[in-house]
Amino acid sequence: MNLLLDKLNLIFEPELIKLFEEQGKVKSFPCGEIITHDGQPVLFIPILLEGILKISRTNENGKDLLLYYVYANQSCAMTFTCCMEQHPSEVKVTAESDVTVLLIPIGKMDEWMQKFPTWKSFILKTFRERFNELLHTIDQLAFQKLDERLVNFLREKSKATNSTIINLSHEEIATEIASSREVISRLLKKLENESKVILYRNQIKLLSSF
DNA sequence: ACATTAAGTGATT
DNA sequence: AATCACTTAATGT
Repeated sequence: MNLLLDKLNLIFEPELIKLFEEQGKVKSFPCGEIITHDGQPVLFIPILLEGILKISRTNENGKDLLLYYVYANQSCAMTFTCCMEQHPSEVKVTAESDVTVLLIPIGKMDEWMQKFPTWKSFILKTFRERFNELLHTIDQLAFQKLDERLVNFLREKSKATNSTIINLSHEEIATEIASSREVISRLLKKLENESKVILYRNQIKLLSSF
């Protein structure tokens, strides 16, 4: 536990780290585990120590539209807004890889905001980053063509899994970027013809020219 | 060998 | 760009 918390030394003052150790809980989730369902109340502020979280929004048909990924030493801005007033979560959080998180009881949020400048700026920073990313997502939905969105999605997925092999079916990709399977298949076929990817069943290999 | 699921295709809106 | 109807290919039992 201490090893992991040591990394936070660069971000927070030692005094606050001590409080993390006393009041926080370190928890691990295996890859693929659903950490928070849509509509569930948020009881903790999670700070991601290791791994990657996927934040998605579930629509009426139970399909998950990808919102963004959360990487190590970041937190999820959505949960801040929820936990402050104890609203249920509006998003679904899934472990994209094996993850370790530091869970902070929600009651501490206000108190620490006033006591610790680093905590305050951490909170503000995650808001700022997420707000920017949200703007970016809106840009994509509003102005970008689907083929560009697909390329972006594959890039981000590749980054998140640290691999040029994407293990997803066309169907799964389609739901994550809110499109349909046939359209994704055709766009991927085009990318394959341009020698940017190689398609397999349930798997896509990104080539260097990608 | 057969059933199931993923992927490819053409036509229609 | 989405949906439908259908075919073909890959994979599991």
